[in-house]
This record gives sequence, C-alpha cells and structure tokens, in this order.
Amino acid sequence: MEKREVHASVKDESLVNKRRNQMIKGAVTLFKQKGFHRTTTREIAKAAGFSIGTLYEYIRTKEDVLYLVCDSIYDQVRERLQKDLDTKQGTLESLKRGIANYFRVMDEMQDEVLVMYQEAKSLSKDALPYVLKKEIEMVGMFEDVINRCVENGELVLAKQQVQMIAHNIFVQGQMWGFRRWALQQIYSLEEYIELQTELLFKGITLNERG
Amino acid sequence: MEKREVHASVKDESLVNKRRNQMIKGAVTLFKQKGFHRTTTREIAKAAGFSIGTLYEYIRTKEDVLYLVCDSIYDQVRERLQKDLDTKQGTLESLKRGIANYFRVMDEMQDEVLVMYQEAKSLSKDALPYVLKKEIEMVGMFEDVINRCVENGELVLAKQQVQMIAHNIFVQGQMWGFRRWALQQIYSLEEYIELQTELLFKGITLNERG
Amino acid sequence: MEKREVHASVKDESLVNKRRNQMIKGAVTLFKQKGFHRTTTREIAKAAGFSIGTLYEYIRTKEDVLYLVCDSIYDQVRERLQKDLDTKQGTLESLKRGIANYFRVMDEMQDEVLVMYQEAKSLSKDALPYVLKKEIEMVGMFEDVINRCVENGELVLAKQQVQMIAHNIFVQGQMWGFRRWALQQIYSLEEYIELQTELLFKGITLNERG
Amino acid sequence: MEKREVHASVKDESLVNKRRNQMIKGAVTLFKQKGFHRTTTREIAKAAGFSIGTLYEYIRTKEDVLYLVCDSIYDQVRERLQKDLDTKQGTLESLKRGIANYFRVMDEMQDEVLVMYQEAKSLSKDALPYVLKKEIEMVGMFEDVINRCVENGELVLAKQQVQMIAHNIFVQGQMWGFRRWALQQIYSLEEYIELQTELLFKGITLNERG
DNA sequence: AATGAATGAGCGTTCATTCAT
DNA sequence: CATGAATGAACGCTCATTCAT
Repeated sequence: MEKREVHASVKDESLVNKRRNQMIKGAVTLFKQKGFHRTTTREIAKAAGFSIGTLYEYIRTKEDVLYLVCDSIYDQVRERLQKDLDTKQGTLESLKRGIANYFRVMDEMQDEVLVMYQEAKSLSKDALPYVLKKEIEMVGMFEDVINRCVENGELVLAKQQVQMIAHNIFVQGQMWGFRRWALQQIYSLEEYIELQTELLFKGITLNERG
Repeated sequence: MEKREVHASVKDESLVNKRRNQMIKGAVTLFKQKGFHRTTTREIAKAAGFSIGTLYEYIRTKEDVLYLVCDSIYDQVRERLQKDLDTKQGTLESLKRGIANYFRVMDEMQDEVLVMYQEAKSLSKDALPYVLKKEIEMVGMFEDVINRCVENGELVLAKQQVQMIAHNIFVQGQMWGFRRWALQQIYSLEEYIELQTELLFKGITLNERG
Repeated sequence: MEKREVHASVKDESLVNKRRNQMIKGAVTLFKQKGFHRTTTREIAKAAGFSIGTLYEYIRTKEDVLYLVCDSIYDQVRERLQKDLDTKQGTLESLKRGIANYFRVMDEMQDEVLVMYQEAKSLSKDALPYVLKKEIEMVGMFEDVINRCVENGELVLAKQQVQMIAHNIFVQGQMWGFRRWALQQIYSLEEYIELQTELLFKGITLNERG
Repeated sequence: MEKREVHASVKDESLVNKRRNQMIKGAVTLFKQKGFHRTTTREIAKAAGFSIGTLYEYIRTKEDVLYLVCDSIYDQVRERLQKDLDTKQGTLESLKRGIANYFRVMDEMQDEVLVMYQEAKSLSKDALPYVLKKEIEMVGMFEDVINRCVENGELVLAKQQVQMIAHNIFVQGQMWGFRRWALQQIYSLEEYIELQTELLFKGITLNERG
C-alpha cells in the first residue's frame, strides 16, 4: 500500500511532476475559496495555467485532483513535523517543543489543513485507505516521541494512554484552525500553545495538591 | 438573531413540521452516505416519502434542507445535554458525569454529528452565523459548569483556562465520532470516557509527584 | 361562431360571472406587469381573491384566463366605440369626431390593449378565429361610418380605399399605445389626434396646390 | 451604447458567428411557430444542429438567443433599407420609391418582423434600450428622406408632421405583415403599396377639390 | 504534448393541474 | 362550492469528460 498512483497520459515524468504541482497549487487556492464541489475542472486548469485538455493529460478524473491535493498537503505537514521530531531525544522538554512546533505548523498551514479535512470525505472509497494511513502515520510520530519519554522514565503511561495523548495533541492542532472563529479571537497562537501544554501536562486539578 | 426561518408554501404548521421531520430523517441518511453535494433533491424527496414537487412546498432551496438538518441535530444534541447539565451543582463529580454524558450522547449521535460538521461548511454565508451561534452556546454550557466549580472553590482556573477546557471537552466528544476508524478500535466508549477524564483532570505528569 | 364557451364546473351562472370578473380584473393587472407567460395561475387566483382550487372551478386551463381577458377587453373597447359611432350620420364632421373618440378610448385603455395584442398570440389555434372575428368587426365599424360618408356624397372612395382607410385609422389608434415610448414624448394626445386627422384628410402634398 | 455584447465561451470569432447564425436561423423558425416562451433551449439547439451543451458555449441565457434574433433581424432590415434610401436625392419620386421598397422588404421579411415585434417584449429591461434604439434609427431614416424633400421645397411640413409621417409609414409597413389575415386577402402587395402611397400623398378629401 | 469545441447526462427548480377533504 | 396539499413533467442551465486537430 504505497502511494496510490494517479494515471497520466504524458510519459515524461518530470513534466508530469511540474504540471501536477501547478495544478495542486491552483487547486488549493480554489478549494480554499469555494470547496471542491463548487470548483470546476476548467477553473482548476485555468488556475494551473493550462487548458482543460491538458489538465486531463495528467489526471483521469476530477477526484484525482483532490487526491493529489490531499496527498501533497499531507506530505508538506509530515515533512515539517519529521524535520523537528526526528531529532527529539525523548525528554519532556523536547516533547513540549515538538508540540509547540506542531501547533505552529498547523497555524501556518491552517487553510490547507482545513481544505484537506473538509474535502477528503469526497474521495472515493478506494482513495480513503491511503489517507487514513497518513493520518495514522502522523499520530504515530507523536506516539513515538511520547514512548521515548516513557522508555526514558520521564513519563509513566500505559500504551492506551500514550495513544490517547497522541490523538489529543493531534486534534488540538487541527482545532486551532477549525475553530479559529472562536479560539483565535480569545488567544494568540503562543497563548494557545502555552495553555494547551500546561493543561496537557498538569491537568485541571493540579492546583488542589500544589 | 433567533432561528432563521425557512419558508414553506404550506400553511398548516403541524403538517409543515411533520413533513420536515420526514425530510430531515431522509436527508440525514443520504448525507451520511454521499454527502450533501452528491445527494440530489429528488433523492431527498424520495427518501422523505413524497414527490419532488412536495419537497419544494416545504423549502425554497436545496440548502434549506441542509440548514434544517443542522438545526435539528443541534437541537437534539443541546436538548440532551441541557437535560443533564442544568441540574449540575458545580462539583467535580457532577462535571465528570456531565462529560461522560456528553461523550455518550456523541456516541449515540455520531452519524448525525459527522454529517453536520462535514456539511455545515456548504451553508451559505447567511446561514452560517446561526450555526456558529449554536456552537458557541454548546461550548458555553460546559463553560458554565466549570465556572460553577471555580466559584465553589473546587477548581482554581483563569477565565482563559476555563474556555480552553470547555473547547477541549467539546472537541474530544466530536473526536470520538470523527476518528472512530482509529479510536473505536482501541477503546470501548467507557474506556475512552475514563481515559479522557483522567487525562483532563490529572494531566500526564501527575505521576512525577505521585 | 358565437362566443367561444369556457367551461365552468360551477352551475350558478351569476356566480360564474362574478368570479370571472374578479379573475379578469386580477389577471389584467398581472399581465400588464409581467405578461401572460410569466404570470402563474396561483398569482391569478390570489389577485382574484380566491384559492387556486376555486380558480379551476371556473376555467379549464390557464389559457382560458387569457381568452376571457382578451374577450373582455374587446367587449369594453367595442362597447365604447359603438356608443359613439352608432349615432353618426355619415358626415365628415362626425367621422372626425369618431376618430378622435377612438383615439381617446385607445389612450385610456392602452394598457389593456397592449396586453391583448401582445398576448393574444399565445391563444391556441381554436381561440384565434374568435379573436380575429372581433378585430374584423371593429374595423368594420369604421368602414360603415366611412361608407355612409360615401353614400352621402361627402367622400368619393372606392371600396378598397375605404377598407384601407379603416385599417389605417384602426392601426393608428393602437400605435398611440404601442409606440408610446416615442409618440407620447413628442405629442400630447390632442396634438396626435389633430395631426393624424389632418394627414388623413389632406395628405402631405395638399399644400402644393393650396 | 453600441451593440450589447453576448458572451461566448468559444474564442474563435468566425466560429462564433457561424454557430450563432445557425442558432438564429433555427430560433426564428421555432419562434415563428410557437413563440419564444413555448420554445425550449433544447429545441433551439436541435434546430441549430448542435447539442444543448454547445448552445450554451455561445450564449449565456435563453434570452440571449432572443436578443441575437432581434438584433439580426433589425440589421437585415436596416441594411436593406439603407442600401436604397442612402442614394435618395430628396425628391417626391424618390420618397415614393423608398416607401415602396420598404413595403417590399417588409413583405419579404414578414415572418421575421412578426417574430421580432411579438417577442421583443420578453427581452429583459437591459436589452430593451438597444432594441428601441434601432427602432428610432429606422424611423429616423424615413425622417431624413422626408426632411430632404422639405429642404428641397418639394414638401412643406412642420417638424412634428415629418415625425408623424415617418412613424405612419413605418407602422404601415409592419401592418402588412401583422394584419396579413385581412390585408393580404384584399390586396396584392403592389395594390397595397399604391393605395397607401396615394392616401399618404393625397389624403381622402383631395378628390373633392380635384 | 497541447488545445478547446463538443457532448449530454444530470441537476435544482417551477408550476399547471388534480382531487380528497 | 371552496380549499390547498400533492404531483411530476418539463424547464433552463452546468460541467466533467472526450477527441479531432
């Protein structure tokens, strides 16, 4: 189950990549504005800088564009996370920095992430597994970091707890973009990071014993 | 800004309610399967048990159906929450029970909630405020309960923290449905409730001091 | 070939007349504003002051309404002309007064006349003869008056000329309403009457010999 | 206020012209038979020899077809008039020949003219001015010719009279087509021309003094 | 490889007409 | 006699996709 292949009539692979990047860039802009369903293939072609005929030399169906877009966004997010998390040594401090970094990435890419999650449901049944796989991979990255803290003895957590925490962190990152109409009016990004980190680590009844 | 009125040609109000309930029921089923955009008005009419002409006696546009669906789901969720939360006296114990109850409601209504959140973005600009308002109301219900705990001295939290916690709880409830492909394979609902509650109250570094 | 009968389910003839007059009055107003095709039967019923169901107790199809409207307008026009022309003794002076009277009637009823002529073409093939018959009748009224002038020796005209003149007068009356966007900005009604009468009687080269 | 542009998706201008001519030809035939409102876009496309999708590559709305039809008919009529009237030197003889020519044009194009005048009222408020402008232009052509006769001293007429006469001539041309059910059963075209010309120039009471 | 004209299934919506009450 | 809820054929229009050039 490696990447799902999207068929292109054109053979020259570097041209295919070039054209698809044009296409994705145009499509993201459009999906951001009007969503996948309200965007026409003509608009995508135009935004990409070529004709509708050419568009169809590089994809087979409109849905392929959506898949390519989602795939590309995932890759960007993961790349930015990996760069940071890979070097983490498994200390609480590095976990905190990892979370902060993730939240910042989600802040910068909130439009893309929104697009991805709102439209991914329009992917056909056979594209879904590839998307879920990426999702699992990304949650897995947090799990790994947390697990290293457990191994190091910095944290004492059951496996189930580790997974739960990874999901929570992951969702709280998305939340920043999805609930921006509420959250971003109350908190700055840095306040959000600090508050969420504190709650995560200390919980709400710490003070009782503090 | 009370409820946005959806125009019906039919005058008999109880008939309007009856027909709209049929419509909403059918629409939810369809939206669940194929989403709002891929569902046709004819399918909605058929699922509701009447003709396309009759459908349009009770709404003005296809979007009205979506609004009616979202509105109805919100009302159901809120009603079930209110019944429980209203009687809370502001103790930690009652907050915990409130959270558990909310998670159970979200479990039972996960299909509806999924539909609502995935399709609400297709609402036109003038219906959106009404939906956001409900969202704020519901988060507000949790805020109130937490605030009562603060007033009672059971918790010591800043206003910003209260809001953050309310949002977190709210989102974790949705998460159960949205990420069911992952979460519901690892946890039972009761495990999920217990784990999330524990994490919320104790945080992940409690052990350090335990 | 007397009046074409429009079927009514209701038996009470005076009620039928009453309801149809309500209907015609409402319909003319609506047709004036939006034309026959853009007016719905529901609107007609509402303007008439009763329900759509009741409307259909007094007509069989929407086209019946149009026929009734045209018929009614013809009758009104003819009645007003007849009142005046019947008494004409066949003098040039009376012909002139007859023309002036006709133009004034066409001025007062210009909306109705416009509706009639613009929409009559929507009448089905079997209603057309009745309409043409009325048209012929009305032109015939002018023919009669002119013929009386010829009989009296006031005018010397061939039969073909008489018919031509009758048609010209008739059309010039309609013209006042149909070309109002041009004519009514240049002339007052009385100027129009005077100019047309003068041209009719004297022609444009009279002056050469005058 | 030059020609109102009708949007076409297709870029190739000569193709646009070709397709639109097909479209207009088909539409005139249909409008003649059943009027604008009773003609469907699919019928227009079919009559034009292409699919509904293609039709909409060359227009934006059904009304565009009507505008294109009216515009095209006007252009044809005007072109044929202009060819004749432009060379008129301002003599009575040339005015008579101009009228005769106009009546002959209206005879040949009576179907088109009928369509145009019966359906033009269905044009939206923003297309109407363009149509009225053409109407004024065409009446203006007769005014010019008559004015030249006045300047040459061949006729002695006030400005108001000139306008009236131009309108009368214009309407009598249309009359030949509109009232064909009556006129064309009494007169041949040439008789009609002769009779109308005579009446116009001599009036009905000339004989009294002749 | 690139183009863009052509296609037609399918959509949301309307509205004349019917008929049970 | 009057009502108005129900119907569904039919409409104007869109847009993903194809294919000749």
